Amino acid sequence: MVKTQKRTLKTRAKLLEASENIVRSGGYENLRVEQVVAQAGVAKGTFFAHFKDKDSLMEALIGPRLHEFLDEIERRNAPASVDDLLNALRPIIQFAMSERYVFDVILRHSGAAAKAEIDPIAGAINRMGEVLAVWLANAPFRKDISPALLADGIGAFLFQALALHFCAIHNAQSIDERMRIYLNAWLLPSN
Amino acid sequence: MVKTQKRTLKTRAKLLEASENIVRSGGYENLRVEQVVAQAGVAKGTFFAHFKDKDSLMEALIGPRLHEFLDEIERRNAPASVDDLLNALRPIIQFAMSERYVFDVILRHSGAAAKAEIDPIAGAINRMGEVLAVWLANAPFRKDISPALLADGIGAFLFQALALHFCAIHNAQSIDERMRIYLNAWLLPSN
DNA sequence: TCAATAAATTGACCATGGTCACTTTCTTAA
DNA sequence: TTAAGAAAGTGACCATGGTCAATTTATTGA
Repeated sequence: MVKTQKRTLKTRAKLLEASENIVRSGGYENLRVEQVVAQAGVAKGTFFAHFKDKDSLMEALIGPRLHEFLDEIERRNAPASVDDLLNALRPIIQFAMSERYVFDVILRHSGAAAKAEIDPIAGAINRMGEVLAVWLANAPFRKDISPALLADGIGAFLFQALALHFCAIHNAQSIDERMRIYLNAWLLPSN
Repeated sequence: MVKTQKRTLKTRAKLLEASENIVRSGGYENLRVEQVVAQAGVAKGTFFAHFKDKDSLMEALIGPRLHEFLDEIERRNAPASVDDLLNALRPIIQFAMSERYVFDVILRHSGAAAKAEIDPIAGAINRMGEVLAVWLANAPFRKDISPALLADGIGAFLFQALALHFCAIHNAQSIDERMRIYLNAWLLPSN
């Protein structure tokens, strides 16, 4: 067993930097592995020695973004209302909405949440559950179910609203309005 | 403008039949376009004259299956309980669970539900909303929100439960048990 | 300092979905 | 019946993600 060479870290950094540049100019959707390795000045094989596949690079790019949003949420006080909650979630919603491809990547990984090898996106979604659960314990919402279950539901409705956002007809209704309806029904049932 | 030639229908039928054979023996995941055209005895270009892309073939294969399940649900009486509802949904759940790839395809199209050009999967998901809505109007569940919204939520939790199914850790809990918890909380809040 | 070994890198090559200019087959109107 | 035009079909070719045997570079123990 030999320690990781600093060369490795350098190469990985080059790959990530090139990727970020490409995303900055053309979005996630238009990133090509060939372009990344060209800009990073390494061979294609090197890319796949650092990332299992292209999706794995996406994890490394998108995961940290999601974690930043969660950091921000964690700093807030418990939400006092559905609108308050919605405001807190808005950065995540905006980001996931920014490109269909981004939403697809997040979706693809959401199922992997909590699998053995934690990838950054799955980890973020998992963490969202935890952050929200802690947070909801002190919120003025229904108390007949656990905060963890409340959080699960919020996640489910978030994906639902985003999925419906990316379609023509349903688009008439804004994602914001849709989320408000979902969350009111989920968090404040008046049965 | 000239009417569709019967040759066209024949070719499409050959492509679908070959596809179904391949799926039968190796599952959806292992279907290759090259194999389909080889078995159907047509050129590759012909495939893409009939189907926009591979995903579009998947729509044509998976969509009808979903519609069959919905036909069956439609024939049932309104559910008398969450378990009853769950029993009705089970064939869909089983099918969506059968292969990760199948779930991915459905997921990918769910966002397209109700878009202008109705594809069979999106159409099915849309129809699921309608079928459930009609159905839920006569069910003994909460009445503070519309049947359509109830149905939306069921869809959201269905995807959530399926997504979590495809991961190692959460797998301990069966999708059935998970759905029961979700549906109880959604349909019968006791706040 | 020098093998020996392990880690990192390379790039030719492959797999597979998708395109398109060209050919073949069909339909229609006179 | 036939010529013109439209629809259907063809297969060589491309784009892009991914593999792997061979090579280079680093580390380690003597």
